[in-house]
Amino acid sequence: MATIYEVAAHAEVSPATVSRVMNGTAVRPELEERVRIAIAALNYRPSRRARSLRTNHSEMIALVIPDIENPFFTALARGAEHVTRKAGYSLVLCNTDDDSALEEAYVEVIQAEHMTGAIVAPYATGAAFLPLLNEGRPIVAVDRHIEDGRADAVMVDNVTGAMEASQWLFDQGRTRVACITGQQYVQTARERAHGWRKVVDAHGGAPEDYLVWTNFHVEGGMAAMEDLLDRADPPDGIVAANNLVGIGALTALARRGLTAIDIAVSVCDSLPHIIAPVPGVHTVHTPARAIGEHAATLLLARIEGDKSPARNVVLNSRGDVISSAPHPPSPPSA
Amino acid sequence: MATIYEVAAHAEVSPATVSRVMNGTAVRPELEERVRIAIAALNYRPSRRARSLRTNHSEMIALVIPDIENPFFTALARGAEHVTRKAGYSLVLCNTDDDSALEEAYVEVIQAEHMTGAIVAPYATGAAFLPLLNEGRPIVAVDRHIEDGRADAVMVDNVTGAMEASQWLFDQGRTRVACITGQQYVQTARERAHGWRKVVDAHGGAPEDYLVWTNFHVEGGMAAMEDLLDRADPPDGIVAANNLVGIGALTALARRGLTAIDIAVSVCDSLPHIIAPVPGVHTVHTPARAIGEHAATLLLARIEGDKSPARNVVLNSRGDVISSAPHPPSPPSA
DNA sequence: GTGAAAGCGCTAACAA
DNA sequence: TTGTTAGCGCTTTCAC
Repeated sequence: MATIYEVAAHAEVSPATVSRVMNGTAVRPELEERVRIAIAALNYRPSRRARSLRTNHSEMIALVIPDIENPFFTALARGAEHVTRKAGYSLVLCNTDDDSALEEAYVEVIQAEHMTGAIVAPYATGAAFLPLLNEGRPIVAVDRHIEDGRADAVMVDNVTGAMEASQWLFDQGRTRVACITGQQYVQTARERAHGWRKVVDAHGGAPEDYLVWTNFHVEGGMAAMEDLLDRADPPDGIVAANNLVGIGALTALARRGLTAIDIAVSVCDSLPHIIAPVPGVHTVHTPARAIGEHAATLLLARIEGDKSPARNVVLNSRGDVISSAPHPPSPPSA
Repeated sequence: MATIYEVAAHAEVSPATVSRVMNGTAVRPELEERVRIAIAALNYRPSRRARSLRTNHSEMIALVIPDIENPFFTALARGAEHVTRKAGYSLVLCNTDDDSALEEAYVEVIQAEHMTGAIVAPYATGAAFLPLLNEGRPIVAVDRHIEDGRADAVMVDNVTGAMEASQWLFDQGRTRVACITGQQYVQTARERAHGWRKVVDAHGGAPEDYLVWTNFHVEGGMAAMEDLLDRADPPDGIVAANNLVGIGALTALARRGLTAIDIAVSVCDSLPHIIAPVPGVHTVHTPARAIGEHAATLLLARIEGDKSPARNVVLNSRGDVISSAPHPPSPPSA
C-alpha cells in the first residue's frame, strides 16, 4: 500500500498537497492533475487508521444486537447497513446473545477501536452502554431503550401491538388466552406482556400462570407451549411475544398433532419466510428494516453534530414515524 | 479516553513501561503494580488504531456475504463471529447483494481500514478480491470459490448434495423433475444445477427448459415456479437449489392451491424456521454454522502466520471435514 | 529492566 | 496556493 509520501514524491509536490487533493481543498489544477496521476499510478488508498488517529474520527459504527440469527434483527441490520454504507461508514457486527458480559466486552472494543457511534438493542437496562454515553459517543437504541435520557431511540409501540394481537384472539371467540413472552429483563418482553394483560383483564382476566416468561428463542416458545398444553385448563389462544417464540409455539402444537385452528396463535412480529398463510395464525408486523434505517439516519445526524435533545422515535407497523418526541424515553413498564 | 502518557505519568514510569505491561513483556513487579493501579484509576484502554498504525496489524476481519437476510449466511456469520470474537477480532459486515460493484467498494474499505483478513462468499469469479490476494492479505472463500489458487476455501459438496436432492424425487416415483437454481454467475447455482442434470440424465433426461436460472431469492423461486406450472407439461418434482428459492417455489404452489404433495420439492439447504415437516418436501442440510467456524479458524491460522499452500476444505452435511486438500480449488464446472 | 526517541501515515497549523 | 512541521497514541529499537 502506497503512502501519501510516495504519492507526493511521484507527483513532485508535498504530502500536504496530496492530502488537500484527497480532501477537496483548493489546489492549483495543474498540481491536482499531477497528484491524480500519481494516485492512479500507485493505486494509492489513504489509510483510514492514520487519518483516524490524526482527526479523531473513524468510519466505523457498531451494530450491537442480541441475535444475528433472528430475522427481525437481520432485517434491522440490513436497513442500518444500507444507510450507513451510503454515507461511507462500515458496520461492525456485535452479537451479544443477550449477555451483559458480552455487551461489556463489545463496549471495550468500541472504545479501543474509537468507533464513531453505535446502534444498540440492549439487554435489560442497557447499563453496559453508559460508559459510551458518558464519553459523548452517539448511541441509538433500537427495539429496546437504554434507560438513560441521553440516547436516541427508535421503537415500535409494543403495548399497542400486543393489545392488537390479544384482541384478535378474543375477536375469534377465544376465551382462554395465554401469553408466551421473553425474559423479564427484556423490555419488549415486558411491554408485550403488559399489552396482553390489559386486553385479558378487560375480558375477565386469566390465571396468573397464563403468562409465561421464557426466552425469545424457538426452544423457549416450544417449552412454554408444552407446559401450557399440559395444564388441566389449557388455553385456546396464545399471544406469542416475538417471531421465534411464535414458531416455537406452533412447532409444539404440530408435535402434538394440533394446529393453530385448535389453539389460535397471534404473533407479535412477522413469522419469517412463511410459505402460505397459516390458518389460525395472526401476525402483527414489526417494521424491522425501517427501524434500522431510521436508527442509522438518526445516528448519522448525531455524528454530523446534531446536538438537539435525545429523541424517542416511534414507528407504526408500516415503518412510518408516528411520534418523535424530544424528551427522554418513558420509564419501563416493569 | 486516557492515553498511555497519562498512565505513565500517574504511575511515574515511562510510556514504554506501560506498553510493556500491556503487552506482557517482563517488567519489575513493583513497577507493574504501579502501572496496573494507574490503568485502573484512569480506566485506560489502549487505542487500537494507534497500535495498529505502529504495528501494522489490526483486529478487524471483513465478512463479505451476498445476503444478510438469508438464514444460511446468518448462520455462517454466527459461526464466524463466535470464533473470531474469542480470538479478539471483530467482524465488519459487508453485504454485497451479489453486486460486484459493491464487492469492489468493500475491497477498498478493507484496504483503507487495513483489515487483517476477510471471509468472503464471492460473486461470480471473485475477481474483485484479487487485489487483496495480491497484497498477501489472507482470504478464506466460503460457499463459493475465488477462482485463484491462493485463497483458502471452505465448501460443501454441492454436486453430491444436489444429486441426493434429485434422486430423492425419483425415489418418490416422480418422473418429470425440474430444477430452479440461481444466477449462472454463482458457483453454487451452477454446481447444484450440474448435480441435478447428472441424475436427471441418468433417468432419461428432461426438457432443456426444465432447468431455470433465476436468482437466489424468494421472488426468484416464485417466478420460476409460476413459469414451470404454466407449461403444457409441468414437472411433478422440483429441485430448489437453495433455501429461499425453495420457499419461493412452495409459496407459488400454495398460491395455486397446490402443495408439495402435488408437486414434490427437494431443497438444497434447510428451510429455515419450519414449523412442522412439510409433506412432500425433502431437504439436504448445509452446515452453514460449521462453514463459518471452519473458515474463521482457517483465517486465524493464516493471520498467525501459517504459510502452507492454500487449502480447500470440504464439509459434509453434518459439518465434519471430509477432505482438506492442499491444492488449489478445482476449476468451476460451468 | 528501564527510559529516550523515532516513526507508523495522515492532517492542520503556520509560514512563506 | 503551497510546503514545512508537529503531533495524534502507540511500539520498538537503542542506550543505559
